[in-house]
Amino acid sequence: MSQNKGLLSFRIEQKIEEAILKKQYDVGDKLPTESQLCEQFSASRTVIREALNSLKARGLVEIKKGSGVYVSELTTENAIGSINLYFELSKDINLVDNAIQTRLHLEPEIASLAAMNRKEEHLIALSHNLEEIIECSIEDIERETELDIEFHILITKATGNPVISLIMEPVLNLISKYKPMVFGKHESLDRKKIKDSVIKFHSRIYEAVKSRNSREAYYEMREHLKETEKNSKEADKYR
Amino acid sequence: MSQNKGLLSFRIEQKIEEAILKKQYDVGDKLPTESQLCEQFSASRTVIREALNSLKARGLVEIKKGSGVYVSELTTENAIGSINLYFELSKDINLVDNAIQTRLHLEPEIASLAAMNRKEEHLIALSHNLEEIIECSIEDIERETELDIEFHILITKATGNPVISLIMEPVLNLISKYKPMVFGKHESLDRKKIKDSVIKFHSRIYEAVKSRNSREAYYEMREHLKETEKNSKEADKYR
DNA sequence: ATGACATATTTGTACGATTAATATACATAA
DNA sequence: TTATGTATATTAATCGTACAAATATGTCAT
Repeated sequence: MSQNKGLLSFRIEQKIEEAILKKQYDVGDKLPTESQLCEQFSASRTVIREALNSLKARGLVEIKKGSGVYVSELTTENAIGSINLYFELSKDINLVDNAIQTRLHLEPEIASLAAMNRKEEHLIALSHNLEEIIECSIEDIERETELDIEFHILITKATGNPVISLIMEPVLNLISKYKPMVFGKHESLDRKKIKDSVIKFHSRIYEAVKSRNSREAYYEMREHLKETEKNSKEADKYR
Repeated sequence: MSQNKGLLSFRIEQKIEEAILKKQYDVGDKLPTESQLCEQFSASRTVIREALNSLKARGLVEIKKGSGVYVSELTTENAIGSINLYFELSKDINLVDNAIQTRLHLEPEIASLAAMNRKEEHLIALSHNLEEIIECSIEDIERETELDIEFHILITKATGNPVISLIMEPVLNLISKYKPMVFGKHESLDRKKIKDSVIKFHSRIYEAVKSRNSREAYYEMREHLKETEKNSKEADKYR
């Protein structure tokens, strides 16, 4: 019928996406049924389903069997999922270094902001995290890594600025890519030293945030990340 | 056959994704044909195609008609596409403010890094951008916005740290969400004032980066963004 | 070895049929 | 009236077949 560039299903996908972007359909709204969309776009159900499937894969719509297709709010998981995957699949050997440098230069200011804006709920979450990492077995590197990441994510959340949390989370998730590497290069005695250092700095940062001392939060975070950088470089030597 | 939770196509999608994550298939590799995957997973071609289609929508594979399905490298566009969409669809009335605050607190340090690490190529791109925004018509708000965003993206690239560029780009793209709003609230005379201010600060930042003066780059970026924040708040008053 | 052509392979689109989950309307009971 | 259960209709999920269109492969002549 129409002269085309690209796949039919893709063109239809874009048209539906455009309608959503233009608020022609709002969050929660039900899209026309597959059969109706077939008529609307003069296409087979196959291509309509492929278009809807793509939108679903990207988190724009939710499809309920027996009910219909609904516009869904993009979740933060969806938003940062792609960037996490991008880092995960990246073969850039400098990725870890770049992530550490990014943290070293941006996180102190974030800690400073956290000290200014934190609420009671953030302190509760942070102190709970501290307890957990202290109690965490020295052998359970995976769990310790999780808690380490969580601590720093909690700090971003304490800023009260969701944009900061959103963009920093993928960078912080990369900790799981180098922390086990660092630990793997050290004997258990050294691992204990490193863990103690982490706990020491996390505690200091927590105290600074609690007492709304933004200068100190900045300073301790910076020292913490310098230490992280040092340990990473140490591990690099033996690579 | 198998007791299931969730959709068959989704389960297969995850299995294929897992295989890619585990480097069972590397970038560029050809996946089995649809028919082969049908046998492998004992499923109809329909569900196999839906699984592949989802992976394609997320940028993990490329499908070539008549040829096959290939593992593709995730592009940066793909990585930040979801987060851009997330911001685009966000109804958070504070989103713009949060983005400006994020820039105000993070970009000065980024400018400082740019001054330290910039290469000749970055200076060329930056000066070209400056020329263009100077020559840009005062009426062409859309173009000016594009160039404004580009300037700040170029600064992030001058840091030499792709992680910083990646996470800042979605935040910078939000400029297109508030700059026209700011301009819309001002008479053309004021618009000229704002544009002159932008050019003034961009020039100063450029000079600081060029002369590797990181302290000055930090300072001028901060002043620039304070101005941005002020203008945004002005526009807010009349909202 | 190279290029043209015929053939095979592979994905794109279409249609029809059946299954399973959900929504709706209605009848029934408290 | 309200609540609950049931029958019915709607809708998406899966399957299978068929053909079209783009690509890849092999053959043959030069």
